[in-house]
Amino acid sequence: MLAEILKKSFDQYFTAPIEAWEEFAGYCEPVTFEKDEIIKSHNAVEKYFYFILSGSAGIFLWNENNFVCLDFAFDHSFCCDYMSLLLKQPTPLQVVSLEQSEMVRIKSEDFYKLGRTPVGQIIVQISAETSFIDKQQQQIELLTKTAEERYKILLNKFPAIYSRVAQKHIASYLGITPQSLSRIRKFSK
Amino acid sequence: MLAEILKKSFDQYFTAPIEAWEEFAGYCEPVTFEKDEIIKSHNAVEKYFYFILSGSAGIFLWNENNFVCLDFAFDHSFCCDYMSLLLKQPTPLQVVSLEQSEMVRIKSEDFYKLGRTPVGQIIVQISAETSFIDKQQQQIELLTKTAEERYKILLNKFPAIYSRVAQKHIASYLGITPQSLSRIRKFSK
DNA sequence: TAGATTTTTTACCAAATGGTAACTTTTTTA
DNA sequence: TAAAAAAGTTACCATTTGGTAAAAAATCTA
Repeated sequence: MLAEILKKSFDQYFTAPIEAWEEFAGYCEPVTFEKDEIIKSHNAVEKYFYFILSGSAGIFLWNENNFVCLDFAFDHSFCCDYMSLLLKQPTPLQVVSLEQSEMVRIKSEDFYKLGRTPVGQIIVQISAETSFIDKQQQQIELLTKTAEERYKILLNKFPAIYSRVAQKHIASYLGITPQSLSRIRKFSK
Repeated sequence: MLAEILKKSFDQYFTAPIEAWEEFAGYCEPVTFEKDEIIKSHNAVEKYFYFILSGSAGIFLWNENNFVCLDFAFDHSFCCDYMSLLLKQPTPLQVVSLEQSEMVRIKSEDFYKLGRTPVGQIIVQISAETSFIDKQQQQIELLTKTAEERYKILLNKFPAIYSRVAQKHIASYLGITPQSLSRIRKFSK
């Protein structure tokens, strides 16, 4: 059942055999979070790799008295401090639930273990690859688009984001202050 | 010999057994480029994965009448349009040599093949993971640092970059115009 | 549900960066 | 090596975004 949800969630991006998802699902443990819970603290090591069944989360960096959002994760996507998981080291990144959320998670050791099995390895490999591609796309937007353009791109990518996530988080993700986002929204109709 | 250079170049970041590097090296073909040669065209599919023995290259995006540099690659590092290599699709990215360069390269099919061998898989896996981490670091700098701070960070990371790479490329990498970089350099001592 | 807290909006001015253009310097090419 | 082309610098003003502050709106909490 969970394996099928996983497979369906990612089939549009890549095809891993159902056996791979079954193996992944076999390691999964369900977990729920209220809104604004710290799922992984800054200066801690990431112990889990999450899949969001419902709800959402943000990856934040603490920077000069406020949080900067590096990424949003919504229903049916993976989520964790991936850098910390990979390096097995503490990072300044914090993972926070943005809504009441239902997730499943697998222990980091099990995630590594999965990467060493022929059938599970594709999931681990592809998650690294798609994470890179997503990050490069974010870099391209930061380098070549204005804040207003980036705001419209984000709305287009996640149409419901405005009703689900605080604007101050969206502003930090866009690389601007909440005041600037408010101004952009005002003139951007 | 090449396997040893490869191993030494990456030992500080991760340890793949010498057998993995020998397998990698076994696929390698030497190739040289003059300055400003197009190594991989935009709208083309990446056919190779490169390792730079000497020289340098940039990954560029064509955007509104000029090139934006997404990344620099110098001696003893990998280099290619990784997104295109992974997706096996054309991208708007272009790889260009920035100096006369000596490289080795392996065919994309051989890179995929390497990823399916137990010993070579670690190289493919780690290259995806470090690419993600590097990109996330770039995102953090774009979101939380001023152009002047990013310029100093870049100089610190690649002290020789100023003498090896055109300032217009550095400016585009920092997300500013060449005029702004010139101004920053003037007041930044 | 009232009060407290947080978030969002608005306004003002300051600072950073962009765009255009002219000039200087460096590099390339004939 | 001289001319041409490209890159870098400087100056000017315009535009975007930041910082501060205060008010309005929304949310949380007792």
